[in-house]
Amino acid sequence: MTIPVPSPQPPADPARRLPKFRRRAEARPDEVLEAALDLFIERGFAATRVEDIAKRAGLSKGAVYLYFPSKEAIMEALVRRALVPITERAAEALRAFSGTPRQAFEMLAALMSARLGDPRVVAIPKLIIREVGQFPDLAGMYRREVIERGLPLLEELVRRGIASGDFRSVDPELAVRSVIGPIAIHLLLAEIFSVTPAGGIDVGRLIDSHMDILANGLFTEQGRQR
Amino acid sequence: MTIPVPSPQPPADPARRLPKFRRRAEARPDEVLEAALDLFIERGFAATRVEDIAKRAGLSKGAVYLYFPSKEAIMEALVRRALVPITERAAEALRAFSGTPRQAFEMLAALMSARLGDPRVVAIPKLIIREVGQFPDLAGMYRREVIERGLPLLEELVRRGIASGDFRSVDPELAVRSVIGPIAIHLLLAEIFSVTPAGGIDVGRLIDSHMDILANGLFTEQGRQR
Amino acid sequence: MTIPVPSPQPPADPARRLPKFRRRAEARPDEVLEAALDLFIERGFAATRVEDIAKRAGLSKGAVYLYFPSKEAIMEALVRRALVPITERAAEALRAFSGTPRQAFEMLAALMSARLGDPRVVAIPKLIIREVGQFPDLAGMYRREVIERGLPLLEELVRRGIASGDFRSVDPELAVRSVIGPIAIHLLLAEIFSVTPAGGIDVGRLIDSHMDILANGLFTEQGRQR
Amino acid sequence: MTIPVPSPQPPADPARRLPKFRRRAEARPDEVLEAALDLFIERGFAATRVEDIAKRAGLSKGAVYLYFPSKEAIMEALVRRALVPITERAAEALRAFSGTPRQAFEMLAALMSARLGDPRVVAIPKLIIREVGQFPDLAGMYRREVIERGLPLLEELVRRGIASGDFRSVDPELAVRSVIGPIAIHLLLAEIFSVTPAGGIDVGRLIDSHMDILANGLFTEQGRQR
DNA sequence: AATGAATGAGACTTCATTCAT
DNA sequence: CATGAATGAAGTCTCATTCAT
Repeated sequence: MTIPVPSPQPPADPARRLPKFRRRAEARPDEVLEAALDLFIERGFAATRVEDIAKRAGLSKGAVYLYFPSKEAIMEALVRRALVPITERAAEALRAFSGTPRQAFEMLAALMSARLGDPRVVAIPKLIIREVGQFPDLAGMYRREVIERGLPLLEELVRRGIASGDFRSVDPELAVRSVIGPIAIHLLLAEIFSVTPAGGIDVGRLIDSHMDILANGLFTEQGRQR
Repeated sequence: MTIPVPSPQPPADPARRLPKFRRRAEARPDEVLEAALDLFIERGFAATRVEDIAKRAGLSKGAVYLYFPSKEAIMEALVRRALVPITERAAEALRAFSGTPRQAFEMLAALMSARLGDPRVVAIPKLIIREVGQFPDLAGMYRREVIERGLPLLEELVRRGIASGDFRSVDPELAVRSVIGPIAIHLLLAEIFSVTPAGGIDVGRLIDSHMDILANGLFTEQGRQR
Repeated sequence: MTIPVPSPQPPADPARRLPKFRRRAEARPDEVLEAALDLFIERGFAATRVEDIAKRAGLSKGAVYLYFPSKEAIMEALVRRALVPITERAAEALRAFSGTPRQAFEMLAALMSARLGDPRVVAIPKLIIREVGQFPDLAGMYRREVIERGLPLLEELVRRGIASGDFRSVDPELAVRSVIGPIAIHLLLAEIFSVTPAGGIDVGRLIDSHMDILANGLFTEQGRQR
Repeated sequence: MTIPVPSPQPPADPARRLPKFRRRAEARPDEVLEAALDLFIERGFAATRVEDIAKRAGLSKGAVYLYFPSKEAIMEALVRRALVPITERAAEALRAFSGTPRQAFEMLAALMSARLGDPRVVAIPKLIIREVGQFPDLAGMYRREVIERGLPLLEELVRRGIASGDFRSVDPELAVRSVIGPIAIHLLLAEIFSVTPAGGIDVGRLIDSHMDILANGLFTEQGRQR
């Protein structure tokens, strides 16, 4: 009859008594990356000690180096691992989609809303934003893999909308910023500065409001006139 | 015949002679802050050495400690110094303003466009975004001084617009995000990931496009319908 | 008439079958020592990792510790193993020898020439020279077992030569240095600094030249006179 | 009026009480090199901690890095510093010399005897012999600067002696080994294995004995005959 | 006021050794 | 017997901070 250990430290496996050596790696690298992500986000890359990562991943300082040759390599692996899925899903979803531009927008918004709700997903760009100076490669990588793939996707959507007569004739590159900007700032305010609307960070509400404005404009006839 | 100002350092105070040879400068602390800002932006807080700051400010490592008790204190002073002016000007401008909401928006947009064109101004929030983890105080300070003053200003503007019948009846808190988000993301993409529209980071063009969308919506009648 | 040099490796035990396929080899410790010797010579004791030794010996890191309790123990075993044979053979050869001192010298020179041609033999003193600081015991052991046995052997030879009227009346201790010094420096220059005479490291030639000088002196009658 | 500094250790200046910061560098790098030389010789490069060097040089770990960028750099500086003088003096002395080859030998022997009496001079080649594996560059440097300059000097001397009829017709390259070998082995035995002749390491005596053998040979007429 | 030599805590990384499998 | 994942002590190097000059 053992007392359950509620802490994230070694999972109190009741069948084994204090296994000093845990054996079995396999999932280890990923555990390290998870731990590192947490800490990099929390304190930044430089202020995170390898030992902290190790401790949170439930292994020893030295063991981390069995999986990654350096602290920087952890950072890189972290970003690299998160790279593909992000855009890939949106691209697939969009490719498979057949509906009006408005519906496409709503679908994408819902998709992003879901994705961005996951703290571990937003964490990556947040981390990159933070450490661009130290890791220009990573910023470049993210730009190439995520941004420069994602933006054209949306631009193309705008172009198709214009062609189909659903959208007014706007500059697609700039319009895209009007579409995604509000969502981004909404998250930025919440994540970084803990500033949320009275109702909380409900991204769904923000998206509804934003789609409404995109559809109807902010201005009334009168406001537009004068 | 104007004297060329070769350095980005404090604009030559006309009241003081010997602008080049000034030993004994009571502007020293500011020079340190300028240097620190440059470097913090460039490499982040942790990766910037006090000696680098000193060198760029043109004095010795030890001298920095005559003005600031620690490296952290430099960071704090940096942010504190940048705090007041940002919102203050907007608030004043808005207070003194009497015109339609649309004109108010355009005026504010122009103002921000000018302000945000200055790299040393955008630098501060960028820096804070980066170092929140290390300096929660600063994030809090920035939130209180800048964000929680700035947002209500805009929200109030939206409310007044709704009251006057110029704006449709939207949620002011959320609408505000639709208003400022595109500008923010435009800058973020450019500053962090070097991603700019084909025409460059011309904030003016972005604002025009965005105001157009705010006024008329993105959708045509047809797009709105289906 | 050359002396056949069998093999420096442990003389193949004729009692054991399957000399190639032996898994489960009780020769394991020796394989470890061989591997260690290679690496210690190549990189020095400190810079050689136990894992490297294991890898070269064809077993796992952990297995090394089945045979030796520590890295230092490997070093010790290494030297100890090499200790006896070196002088022993020379002593035996000398004991069994009956000829003029000159012939004795030539015989010994041939013997040493053969022995020192084996890299694994020279390796030991080289290694000790390198690591005396770390392992004073080993240096002492080598001194007692090899040097303090070998030198007196040669000194005795000189003494006998003097007594028999074959050698001039010289200080045996110092004369011995004149006898072995050239061979030693020849090897040292070649092994450590890759400096060899135009004809290569042919130890035989060096010995011929050296014996000639020992016999006839370097100087001519004239050179001796003035 | 300078105060002579007798010891390399912190000069116990009674007039000053524990100056935590010693100020005044200038001689520091050399003090570090001296300390490092001692320790490298004593324990080898790898087993010497930078902190040990610092302590012996009378300063802090960090201060060492004010003068040398890495531990390896200390090793390099050490050898480099010792490089030039060694051969230079011999070359000069020889160039300025006009006498018989025998006198030249005696002069050189006296010179080397004096030089090699200084432990800090022998220390360098000893150190290199030890660490060749780790620092092939240094071995190469020593070879180029010292050995490949020194040996030809002696070879030339032998050639001149042969030409003048003072030396017998020997192979200069090999003869040179017969000349310097005994001195080298004498030092090696003493320094590394603490093996000295009954009379101690008196290099002078060794040289006398060796010159005698070089002049007259080891063998008597009888010994030569049979 | 200013300098920069000096300090020393602390971080990354390596590797001998252990031990569950 | 054998393996190799895991540990943790120890070493190199950095850099914020101090202080004699």
